[in-house]
Amino acid sequence: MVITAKGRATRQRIVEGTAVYLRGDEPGDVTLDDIRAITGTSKGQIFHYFPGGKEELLLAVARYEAELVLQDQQPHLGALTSRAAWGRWREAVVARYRAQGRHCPLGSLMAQVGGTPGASEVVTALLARWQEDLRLGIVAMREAGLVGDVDADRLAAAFIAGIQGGVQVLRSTGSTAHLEAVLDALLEGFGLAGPKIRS
Amino acid sequence: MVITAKGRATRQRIVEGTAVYLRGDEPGDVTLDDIRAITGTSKGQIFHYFPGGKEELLLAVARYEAELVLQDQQPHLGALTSRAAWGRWREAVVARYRAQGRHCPLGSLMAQVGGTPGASEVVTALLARWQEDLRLGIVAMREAGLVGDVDADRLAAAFIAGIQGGVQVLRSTGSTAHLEAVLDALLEGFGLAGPKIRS
DNA sequence: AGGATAGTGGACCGGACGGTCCAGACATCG
DNA sequence: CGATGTCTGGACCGTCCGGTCCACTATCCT
Repeated sequence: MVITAKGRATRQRIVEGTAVYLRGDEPGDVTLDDIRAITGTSKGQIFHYFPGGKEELLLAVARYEAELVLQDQQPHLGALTSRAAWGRWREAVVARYRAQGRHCPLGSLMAQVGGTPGASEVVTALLARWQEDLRLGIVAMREAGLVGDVDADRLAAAFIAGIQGGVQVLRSTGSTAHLEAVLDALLEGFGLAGPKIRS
Repeated sequence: MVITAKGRATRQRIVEGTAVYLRGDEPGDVTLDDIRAITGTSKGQIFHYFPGGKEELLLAVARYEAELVLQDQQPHLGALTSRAAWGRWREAVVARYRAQGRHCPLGSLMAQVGGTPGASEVVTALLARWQEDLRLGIVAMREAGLVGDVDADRLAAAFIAGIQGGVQVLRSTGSTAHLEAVLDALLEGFGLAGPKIRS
């Protein structure tokens, strides 16, 4: 089976259309008929491009969304070499999730596809890359003498956990307060930003 | 409709049986037939005690599980008045979630019932109580002069976010490393425990 | 005892939804 | 201009599952 340009375009339309739908207000569980309607395709096409069916399709969408998560934090995430840069990154993260609101595309994706093999790998891989970028930033700060001697990997892991939790609370409460609190607490606790928790 | 002792027992059996099932290895989505089989009941009984059907039942189970989350942290959570107490609490939290493993009962409950009215209120209420207990602990430490002048509510919120995220990462990776990292980072960053991140 | 009310069992229904299948349109190339 | 393979549409199927309904049984009260 050779995929032509037209075919690739259709496949892409399916993935992106599904992603857009999942970012919408009332997604709940997506059905193949939903996807068919949104993307202007047919069952035939869906199974043509995703022989594994719904599961394979949603996994593809999850990978697509995971990529966006990291992209949305650039260029800040890639150059965490000063206190100011950490501050801008913090703002970018909060802004991204505030804009996203209660609804987390990757979250509902995982809710639907969570148990299947390969599902948690997608998010694990995302978090690993994210954590590594943070770790590099912490190391850079340490080498520049801007912060003390910390376990960069563990601190990066703490940031990852904090962000995940902040976003999860956001999904329930609709407020970014927790996300901001944990980011500020970690930044401040380790000299990556000025005092906001301590008075 | 008056509920007799026998009725109450049956209702309780349904809730607890469902909770046990959800704590098991391969829950995925529960069906009413699953619940029927596990709890040795019939559809008639389920709808007798939960006229709202599956949704109402799962919400009841969620409330039941939420209660357990707080209970499992006692007596530590109620008396966070010394560095040692914070340390013991940290251990209790990590132990609880390590024992729970990849599987989070409340998590899969929310995955199934997430969109329905009242669902996020259950977890919001849980987190609010949790955060309040932490806040009281921080205030106690501050008043005892054991920590500096911090915004107790924001720091408590940071803990909540961190724990939630740590648990979520645990669900994907099976490791408590992130949970421990964020707890240690926050404890250490604000003088609630000795250095583990800084060296 | 006997009627009323609570509790129980399970057959049954209807809709939703993932997946199959095949016929026809379209493109590409000898 | 056929032939071969890709792309597209949608009818159709089987299953799963939440929910309804009703007959039957235990329990309680007077």
